Amino acid sequence: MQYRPTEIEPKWQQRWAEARVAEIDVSAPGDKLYMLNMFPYPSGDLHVGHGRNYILGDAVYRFFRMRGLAALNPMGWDAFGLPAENAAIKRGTHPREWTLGNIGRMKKQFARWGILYDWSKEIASCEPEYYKWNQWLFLQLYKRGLAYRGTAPVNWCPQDQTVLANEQVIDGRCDRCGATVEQRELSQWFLKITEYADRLDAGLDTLEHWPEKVKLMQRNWIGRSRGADVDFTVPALNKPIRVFTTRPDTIFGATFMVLAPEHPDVATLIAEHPEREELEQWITGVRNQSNLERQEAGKEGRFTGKFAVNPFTNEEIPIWLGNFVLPQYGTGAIMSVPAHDQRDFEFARQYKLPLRLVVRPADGGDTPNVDDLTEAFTFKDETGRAVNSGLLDGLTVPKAIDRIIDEIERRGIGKGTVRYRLRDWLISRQRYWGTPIPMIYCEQCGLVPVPEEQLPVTLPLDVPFTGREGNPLAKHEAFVNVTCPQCNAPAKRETDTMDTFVDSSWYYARFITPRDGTKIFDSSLVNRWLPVDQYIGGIEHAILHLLYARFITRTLHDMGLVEFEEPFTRLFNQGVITKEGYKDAHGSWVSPTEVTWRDEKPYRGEEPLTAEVTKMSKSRLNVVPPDELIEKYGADTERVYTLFIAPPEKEAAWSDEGVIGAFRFLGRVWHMGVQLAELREGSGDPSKVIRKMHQTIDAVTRRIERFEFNTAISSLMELSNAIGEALAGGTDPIGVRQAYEALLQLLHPFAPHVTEELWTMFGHEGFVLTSTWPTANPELMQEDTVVVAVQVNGKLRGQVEVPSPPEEQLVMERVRGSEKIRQWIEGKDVIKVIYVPGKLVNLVVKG
RNA sequence: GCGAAAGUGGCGGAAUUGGCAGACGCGCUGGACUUAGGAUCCAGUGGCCCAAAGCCGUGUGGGUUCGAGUCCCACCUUUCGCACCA
Repeated sequence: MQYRPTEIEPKWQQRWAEARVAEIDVSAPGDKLYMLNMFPYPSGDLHVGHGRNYILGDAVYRFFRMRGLAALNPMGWDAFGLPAENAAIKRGTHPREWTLGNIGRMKKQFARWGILYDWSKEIASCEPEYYKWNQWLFLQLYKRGLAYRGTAPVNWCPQDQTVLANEQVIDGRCDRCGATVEQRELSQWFLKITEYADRLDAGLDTLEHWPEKVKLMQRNWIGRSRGADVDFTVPALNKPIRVFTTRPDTIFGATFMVLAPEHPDVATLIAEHPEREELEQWITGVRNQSNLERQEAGKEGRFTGKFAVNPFTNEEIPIWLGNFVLPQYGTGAIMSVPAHDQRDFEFARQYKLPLRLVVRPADGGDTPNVDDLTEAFTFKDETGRAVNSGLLDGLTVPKAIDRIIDEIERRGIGKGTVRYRLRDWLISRQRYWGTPIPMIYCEQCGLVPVPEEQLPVTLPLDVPFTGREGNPLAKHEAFVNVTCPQCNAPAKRETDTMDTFVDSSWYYARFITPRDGTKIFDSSLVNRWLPVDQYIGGIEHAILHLLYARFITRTLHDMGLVEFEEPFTRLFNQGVITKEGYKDAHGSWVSPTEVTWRDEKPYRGEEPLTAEVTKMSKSRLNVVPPDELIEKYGADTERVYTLFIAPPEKEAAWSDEGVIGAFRFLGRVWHMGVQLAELREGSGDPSKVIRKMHQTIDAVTRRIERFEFNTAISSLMELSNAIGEALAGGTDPIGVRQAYEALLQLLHPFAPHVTEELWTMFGHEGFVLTSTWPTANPELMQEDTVVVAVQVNGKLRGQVEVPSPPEEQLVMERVRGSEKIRQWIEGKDVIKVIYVPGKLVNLVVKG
């Protein structure tokens, strides 16, 4: 009987679905376990690279189930977003149709992979029954002052015709389409994530089971800095200018001040400037540049002609404008200490501004001459000591910081502060396919929230998609023109939609009561099932989704809706799957079907191509579609190979040849099963294979718990090899069968279909899935004999075999009796014997 | 520039607390069965050496130790993240 996966896999997929094996009653009592794969954007067809994420999750889920846990494993769709709208513009299909079509195809693909989700909990964020609660959440945030409309310089993507959050700008480019982002001053909707900066930062310390890397990335993104706000009086203004500095200890070295061109006092300061017009032109020019352009331009500045007074030296210091001072950070104004800050140093050298040294090496090392410096002389810690700084002289940097903050506060000219790099979350999008923001503009009443009982504000479906002239919603008369809920006067509806990251920032709570039309979720059930015990998804969400979700969870906590503050207890980020792709001279990707090989180099006709191993993706034309693979080898083979290929957190290179190894392995398991089901003969001692079975149960259990699927599978291959040897050696079939059935159970999370088939072949009722995970007997794992390695002066010189458990005396007797080892110690003094129980003996000899 | 992680055969990768480096798999070589093999099965496979014995071998150089892939110091390379955040 041949192993034909295509004949057995659909059958089991159907049986699991019919038995609704993954459906969980959340109100039933008992232990809970909530595991979750990040819900996907329904972009279309899934390839084997996507498969890694879901296959991994399913293996873990099946493992939990076999250990008797009522694990909840739901799935849904992050169904709003730009690609649907772009597809509509390009092909004329409605975003909704396009999205639902993709969802249908992806669901089928999940089924073909043998993945079990509780589909009774399915949600799609583009459905009114879901996004109604998005709008409701927005209104609660608005009520608490956490959602606001504000004018700020924002990132505008000219390609996608919308604004973007800071988190969505990568190297100055749109993370969706790659177009260079422009700065624009626009009025937009923001969520006040900055109000939670301290809690989001502090909370990272409680996330013991998150990858350090992700926590570090979030910490850097939040960018907490301790320092001080200090007022510098400005005679030309009738008020001081406040600066923020993390190095208040260097204030005696502050020889000038620099303001961002956007600073509110700039206009007054330059009002009387003799070259005001030229200066204003320069300011406008800088303001229109993006951060990236400013950096590329190098440091540029202009003197305002006015001065500020350094509160500690009482000197008048010039006030400059500088393109390197960021308006959004701190107060948009800095005190410049060119001797001890690299940026200030560069600026001072460029414009010939004075430097003053106020920190010297604490260890008494040489203090350089200010004029000889080639770079700023920075000291952040105890390595620096204040000098030329009046009351601070002689103090180390940390002590000087504390001392000067005391003094600043005593004099009432500022205070110690903590600042964050994090900025508020811009959630407006000038696009159609998203959750409408439930706000109304009334000429009489101003901004009016849509009353909760009128939710949802339904996204109209009858709009044209031209790809021109902005958001199509704005042209939908019936949507835009409303009456004011307060005064009944004609009013206009907000036409911006929400960033889809709002949808995904709380969906994990909705899975508990997905159909409840009366509330966002049931707090008591959510408090029972959440936080998510095991969250699985890509590292690309390290900041975006995971930070937003942590923020929204805290707001829900503060509203009294949930008891916890962190939504995900354990986080696992799987690595991407890579494959070779081919590029032509213009950098365009070339389909592998066009590639020919000569001298082991790729060509398209006569044109040489370059090969590059990159992330598997449609745009790089290097995807492996699962359909052919499943047709040829089966889903179980793809599953086993995907998990065997590399440690799951690592990047892994897909190899078409490698797949065959997994297929052969399952084929051998199959053939052994067929053989064993009939076998009656054999009388050999099965203790060896039974021992291997116990060792494997122990190893596989530990390895799955630690997400070491690649080595878990390799131990299963070892067990299968041992069973094969036992069969060939005429071992008693009862013992071999016992080991084989354990193999089927241990293999089930990885290869669910073939194990179910063989399980029934062995006469079992019910699924392997609902059987009990085997347990290892530590006593039966012990070997009868132990091979002890013998080293002489650390070099391996032989081995001795002794009965288990090994006794040192007997081991030494055997060592002395071994001719092979004797030659290395003959005529020498053994001065020391190091015995590592059961493993090795090392003889230290001399002479 | 700052921060983090990682360097092991032809390849993917193994190696509790320092204790027999290269598990498991791919590929390759030889063989079996075959009209045939891209199917399957068996054997071999880090390097030097015909082979054995032996020696060498985990990015480079040093150190600690009876013993180092693992610990310490310096360096090199690669990948990732942040990037004028005062």
